[in-house]
Amino acid sequence: MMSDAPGGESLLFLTDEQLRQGIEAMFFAYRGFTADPDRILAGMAYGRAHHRAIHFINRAPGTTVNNLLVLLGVTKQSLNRVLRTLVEDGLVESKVGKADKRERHLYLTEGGEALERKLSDAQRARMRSAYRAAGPQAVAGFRQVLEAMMDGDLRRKYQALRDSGT
Amino acid sequence: MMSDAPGGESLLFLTDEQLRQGIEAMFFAYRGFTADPDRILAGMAYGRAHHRAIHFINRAPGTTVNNLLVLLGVTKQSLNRVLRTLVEDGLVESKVGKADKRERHLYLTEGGEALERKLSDAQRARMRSAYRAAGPQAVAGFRQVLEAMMDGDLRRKYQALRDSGT
DNA sequence: CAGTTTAAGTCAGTCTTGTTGACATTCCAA
DNA sequence: TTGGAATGTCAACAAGACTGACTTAAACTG
Repeated sequence: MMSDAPGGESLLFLTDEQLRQGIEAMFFAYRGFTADPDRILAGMAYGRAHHRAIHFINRAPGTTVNNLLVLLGVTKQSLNRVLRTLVEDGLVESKVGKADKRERHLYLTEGGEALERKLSDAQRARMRSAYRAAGPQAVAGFRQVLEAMMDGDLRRKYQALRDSGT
Repeated sequence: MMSDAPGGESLLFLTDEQLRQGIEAMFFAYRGFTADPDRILAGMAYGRAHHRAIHFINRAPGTTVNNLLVLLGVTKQSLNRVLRTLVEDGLVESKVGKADKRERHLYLTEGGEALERKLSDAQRARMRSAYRAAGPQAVAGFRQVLEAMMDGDLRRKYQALRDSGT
């Protein structure tokens, strides 16, 4: 059919057609990825933005507003709208920093943790079934490609978060 | 460290921690995935929705509005706004159906194809470098996990599109 | 200590992209 | 032939992102 790369190793996985399929797979998979939490949140007055905030506050309790908005990649005005409703509704607590009183440290309340669990249980269930269907070797490849797809500074943030995990 | 699954095969890749890392990898990678086209479109009066429409019209020339909105997973009203601007700007042509005059068949003009190429070149370049960095086996795993993550009907649409490709 | 920088929050306005609801046109089947 | 279903369009609205300008409080620095 087509010619292999010079050097012997097949580079067929780098054809434009393969890349296009990967792009479309990414598009459709992301829809599935967010579908369950979106469904849960649709009932409440919350959206995907609230989910993201709750997720990362849970991951890094005590994080500051500035940390969070850099991680999320949004402006403070955008994050603030979301955070304000979460604090008003008693899902997130905002504590003035001890060392630096300008900073606000963010924590989930019990209610916030309950919602976090509900959302992440649904998302993990889908992830688990996908992982199980594909098998450990496929999962390792999945993670490798995703990491290579990140921008440099995002990758660093991701890795820092990941390595703090366990 | 931790106990393996009963039956011998390690199921360590299914721990909540592994799943959580996968979820976050998906989040950060999707940001990278869309970053280049977003940057290109930011200058023009277009956004990600225009990119998606252009991408799939290019993939399936002559597709109807209804086909397209099912594929994209948005309402016809939402798609229509995007299509209207693309038609007005001469990037997309909308032809009344011959057999069924209710239908509109969509095609990229030369200008539309030029923009499509510009956007997909950028996105493919990132994809290619990620694929190359991870290697063919990782890419196969990546694709497997993504497919397993899709909802059933999305997976069917994706596969139909993929199999029509080459 | 005075002046500057930093962290956070607010107000106002805009843009993109999703949503519903109402409507016109066309097709098809009872 | 008439009434329903399908396709697409128009209008209005909401969520969530953005920029820009500003305030407050605290920290840092020369």
